[in-house]
Amino acid sequence: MAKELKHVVAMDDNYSQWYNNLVVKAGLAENSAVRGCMVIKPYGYAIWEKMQRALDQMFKDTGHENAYFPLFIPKSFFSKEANHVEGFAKECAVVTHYRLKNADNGQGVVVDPDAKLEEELIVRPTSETIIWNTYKNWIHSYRDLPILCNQWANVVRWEMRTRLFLRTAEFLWQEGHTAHATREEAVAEAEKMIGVYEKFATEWMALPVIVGHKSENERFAGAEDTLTIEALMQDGKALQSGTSHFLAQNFAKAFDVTFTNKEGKQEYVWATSWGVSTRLMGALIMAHSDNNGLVLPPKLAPIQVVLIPIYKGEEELSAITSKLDEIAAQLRAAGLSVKIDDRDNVRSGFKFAEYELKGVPVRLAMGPRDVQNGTIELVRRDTLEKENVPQEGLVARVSALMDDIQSNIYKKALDYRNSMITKVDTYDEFKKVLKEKGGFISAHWDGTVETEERIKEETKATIRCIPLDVEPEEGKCILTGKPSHHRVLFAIAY
RNA sequence: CGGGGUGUAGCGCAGUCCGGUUAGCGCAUCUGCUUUGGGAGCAGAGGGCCGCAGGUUCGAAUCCUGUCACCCCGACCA
Repeated sequence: MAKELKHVVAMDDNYSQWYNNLVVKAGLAENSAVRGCMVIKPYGYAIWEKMQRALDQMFKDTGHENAYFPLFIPKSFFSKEANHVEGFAKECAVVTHYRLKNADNGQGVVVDPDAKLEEELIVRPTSETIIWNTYKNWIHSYRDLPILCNQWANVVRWEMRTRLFLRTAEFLWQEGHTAHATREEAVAEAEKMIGVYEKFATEWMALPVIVGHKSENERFAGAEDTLTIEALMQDGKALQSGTSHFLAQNFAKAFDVTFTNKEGKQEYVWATSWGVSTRLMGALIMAHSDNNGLVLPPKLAPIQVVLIPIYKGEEELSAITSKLDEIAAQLRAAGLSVKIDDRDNVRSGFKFAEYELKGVPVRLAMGPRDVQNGTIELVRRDTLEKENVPQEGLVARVSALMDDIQSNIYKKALDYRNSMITKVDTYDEFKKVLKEKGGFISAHWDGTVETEERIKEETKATIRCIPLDVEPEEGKCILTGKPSHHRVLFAIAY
């Protein structure tokens, strides 16, 4: 086990400490001087950038364009959609003044009471209100529709308790906001985008997710329907990893956004919004990592292959590095991101441990023996299997290994996830599984808010989703015994 | 906002109960030598308003009062 992590906590010992420690030690992020806010370090940001790029391309492939809307939202905009305010009111940062002045006692600065804003500004916790206030001016006719915009931004939600990547006071995300002429088109858009998220999670993050509808309780404030992708972490807790909302005409009505249809009649516009955040980083870390550190899927790894020389003295070093340079050039030509670590102030063993901590998918080490034999040592991060392979054909081998690792860690996560879905038919069983095993629990529910809330109060478990592919099945609610027509998925969530 | 805890070197900590040499240890840093196929060894060096402000005392990291900050557990939440 990595020395950096050794004196701390193993995954099975205290999962959240293990997670926090890993994030810091692997150089992804750390807590900042500002309470609840996070500094994303270069290595962590490099992963986020890869995610951004892939997602952005997927949005463009589905016809979306990027735009940018203001950070500040006038307070009055907020109160226009009743459910929306209620959902966010308790966690908003509010700007009340626009100027500081020197303190009277000469010590530091104070807020200038004369510089009070007429109307307070809210730092966006999400942008529906400012965007729909803008869309009002953009939309007049059915010919102006649809509008398919996305913005990459930061938002602020003043959370009481925060955790690196999973919940921070400020976080980075993208939010798509679309406007449509018909209900059908908007519903289809919301479904399409949750599909994009599912594809991204599966293909890029190697993260299996369950797609489904949120229950009324868990729905986005102001939505008529919320679609979600739910992932399972290695401690058996669920993580909501992305959402796509069908907003019906709620925001159009709140901001009076209408258009003239082909028949010349005024109609309210239909809307969707959808987003994923830096929380995905948390999902990525928690889904695949082990006690040696991160395990990154090759598609998102900032460094895909690291080359390490093993040597005694200058002479060997120069012989080996020139060989490594050659190999690195070939790997780069094949489109791989490669790093040669020729630092001479740390030994090779230290480097091995360090790149395991950082989750680099493939490590190649070359020493004098290899130079002589025309071989190289190859270690894959996901299994830590070590083999000596010929230098000849190395590029093809490593390229193939990238795909192999990508699919292997997906399969591993999928097998685990599937083994953690348990069907139960009684409340006692439900509580027992929740306590002893965790994971998703598939159970019957009578469909009422009251039942869900009581289960939450008594067990902390919530309905994560009603899966899209749920099969009709007659049964009885585990709590009330009332009739139910299909199962839903419960879990304790982050 | 309730309950608990912690502030001592860049990081992690001991010392505080019971006041008393020059405030100590590990990691990291720097220098030198020896090492180098899984987190090197030895020798030496640098680095501190002991969170901050008062007070008690001949004497305070240690006792008292106040204050600030952070962490953990709850309620809230992508």
